[in-house]
Amino acid sequence: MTAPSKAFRSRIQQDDIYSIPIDDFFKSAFSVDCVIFGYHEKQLKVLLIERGTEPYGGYWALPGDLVYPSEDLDAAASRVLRDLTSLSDITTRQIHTFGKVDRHPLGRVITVAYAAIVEIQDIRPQASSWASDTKWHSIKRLPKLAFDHKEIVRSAYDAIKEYARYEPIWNEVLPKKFTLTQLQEFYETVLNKAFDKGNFRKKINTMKFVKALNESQKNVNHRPSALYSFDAKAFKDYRESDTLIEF
Amino acid sequence: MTAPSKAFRSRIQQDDIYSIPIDDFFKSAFSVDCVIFGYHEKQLKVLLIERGTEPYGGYWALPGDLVYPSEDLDAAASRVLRDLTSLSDITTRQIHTFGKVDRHPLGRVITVAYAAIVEIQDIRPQASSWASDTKWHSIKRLPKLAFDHKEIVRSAYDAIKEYARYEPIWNEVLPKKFTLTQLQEFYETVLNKAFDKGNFRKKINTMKFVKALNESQKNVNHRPSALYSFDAKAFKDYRESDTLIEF
DNA sequence: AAGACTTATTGTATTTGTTACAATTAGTGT
DNA sequence: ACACTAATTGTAACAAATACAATAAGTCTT
Repeated sequence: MTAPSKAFRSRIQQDDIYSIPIDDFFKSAFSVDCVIFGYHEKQLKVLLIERGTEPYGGYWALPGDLVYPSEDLDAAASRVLRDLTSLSDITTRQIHTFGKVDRHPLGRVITVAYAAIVEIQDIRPQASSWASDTKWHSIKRLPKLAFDHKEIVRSAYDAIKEYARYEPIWNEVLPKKFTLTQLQEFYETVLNKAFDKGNFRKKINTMKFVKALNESQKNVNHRPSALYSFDAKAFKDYRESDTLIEF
Repeated sequence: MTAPSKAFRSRIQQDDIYSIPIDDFFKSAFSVDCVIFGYHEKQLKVLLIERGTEPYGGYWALPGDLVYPSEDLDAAASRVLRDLTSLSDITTRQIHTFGKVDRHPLGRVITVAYAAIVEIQDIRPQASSWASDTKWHSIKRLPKLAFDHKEIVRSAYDAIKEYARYEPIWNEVLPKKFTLTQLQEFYETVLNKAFDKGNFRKKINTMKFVKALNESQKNVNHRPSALYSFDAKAFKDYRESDTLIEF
């Protein structure tokens, strides 16, 4: 990517009523920040890195960094996450863009927030590049965060609660074969809300894409639960139908 | 706003594994694009401008432009809309950010899309700055648009349908005193879906913030309808309760 | 092997919401 | 007074949500 073309420059210089020099438009940058929620045994956490560089050196922050000039935004989210935490293969969704003028102390940087939810035991984040540490923090008690990252986490949490209502986001989190109790605990934790056991499974039974297997738990000291799995094909059919089930 | 500080530059130069010169990060810019939906008599339209400048000169496009270096994103959406269409006092919501590397032919520009819905008769857009014309286009038959604006319109339309389900966005569109038929027509148009008359009003009756007035229509050649209005206080109470009504 | 224990699973009665459609009402226009 | 138009109310069938209770299927203890 080269400097802005002449046509671009001249348009702005010609027409901008405030006569801001063209170069000032190109002194801004954009970043991505990843809000990785981690679920494990009824606990919801968020993955933070310790910043090993200024500004906010030593602070906990979301994994995030500037986007390369010739890098798509979505790709940047994956790359930045990998650079700082060594995590790959995590699919994130765009949540919101934060652009307050003074949100970055060293220049104009707007940031696009991305979010995902994973099972904590499935991944092993490792600090790299300028991250000096990584750690899962309970969503309920966050430390002081760098930049406006607290606001970003809050916004991402609201968004993921919304997604959870109509997307099977548990599919990325629960084991391939899971019990309805595990599924219920997941919903209860993410939505921070209790459900009646009997009614919960009645609702799940209306979802054809949660398929009962002919298997049950082993080695539990109580009645073993039937196992279920996500049926991708049935889910596709469901999505193409017009009946939407929500929580 | 000045050039990026030394600390900022040095961090990147030091740590970036690909050794991209710092200046390249600052050759990008960001813009906002406004998707203004207009409603009038069961018609849903979108406000486009004719571009009087390159690139895409002569094309229809969303009102949008670069964000000033010291301007908040949300403020930029208002300002850009005013600059190009002379419209003020339109509150927009952020929808999504589009950042494909090649989406702008003359440089790296990511754009943050904002949307709103208004009553077409309430406003009078007038082309100014580099916009050579403005026009309401039916949402159903859009011309070829500049950049990736077709995709942005589609995304904003999806978003506004979602908002319509749980936010009283009709409050910005319908007259202060309106009939339930008008309200139903609004929902039917926006959601592109028909409702049963009797059932629709039963649902509305459960919404305490749609308040029946002791007034009715005048000068209609049929039974006059009762008039209703939005009750802001009741809506506030409703929002603070936990029962959400949706369409 | 019987009974205790724990969680899974099914059932049921009540209430609440959805749907489709019919009947009635209150105006204007002839 | 009667036709016309759209507003408004009613109703019966059906579906979904809710609160609980009852039963089932394992392991564990004695």
